[in-house]
Amino acid sequence: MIKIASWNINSVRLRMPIVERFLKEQAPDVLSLQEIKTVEELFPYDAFNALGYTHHAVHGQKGYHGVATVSRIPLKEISRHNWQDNGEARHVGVELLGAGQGMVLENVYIPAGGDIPDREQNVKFGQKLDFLERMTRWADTVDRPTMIVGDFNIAPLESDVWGHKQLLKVVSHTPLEVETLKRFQDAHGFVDVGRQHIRDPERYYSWWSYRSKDWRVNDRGRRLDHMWASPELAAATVGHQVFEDCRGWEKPSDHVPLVTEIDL
DNA sequence: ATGGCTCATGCTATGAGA
Repeated sequence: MIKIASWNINSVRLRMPIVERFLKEQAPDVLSLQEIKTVEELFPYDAFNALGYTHHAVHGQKGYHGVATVSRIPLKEISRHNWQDNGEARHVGVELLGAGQGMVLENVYIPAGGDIPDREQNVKFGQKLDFLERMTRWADTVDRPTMIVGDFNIAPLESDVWGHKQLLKVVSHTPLEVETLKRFQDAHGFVDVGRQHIRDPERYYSWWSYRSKDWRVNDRGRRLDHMWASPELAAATVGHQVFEDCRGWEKPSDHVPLVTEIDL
């Protein structure tokens, strides 16, 4: 059994107290983080080592973005895809050497895409779509059991957002983004493990804006974070949880962690 | 109610997030 977690942490250095609490309480074998917002030299390696997470693959950047995967089981970094095509640190891929016959874990932070859902008026929206197109070409070449996790910045289903009609023209839930994400999914046949276990139309969110006065009462959430897997790997998953309580912890991230358990 | 807040940088304001 292997337990894998994914969390957009919105500054790993500021968030170490709640990361440590989560690791102690849930004890995943592997944790993929997005938006670490630091260079590799300043990553808090010692704090992770002290909790037994002694294997690391860190792709950092000063101030923005950045991803890292830390693990209690051996891993080997195998890739840092430049899907943004401008050098931003938004991906790190590892092979988990201690997981059954071995599996690949891809950790990705897809760009948010700015405000206006039109690539003619908003360069960032075009970059987001282009990022997904590059991911799709990569997915077509995936030929071994792979899990891809992270902040996809797209909530594809109606039950993934607090208000479907209200958000149809809001970046993260536009039909164009949902279609583009679907092409990526179909290029390999990735299974949406979150929705395999928490079935549509059950409410499932992973992000709540900092601007809401009371995120739990207003509950204007979106499912921006995902854990997807190759069909054979998805068939071996035995559990999936979303830890909404972490949104209410001291100095929280605006995203909450997801966990998938796989019987390998 | 597309921003009501929160980050990093470090210019005690600005850009970015989604």
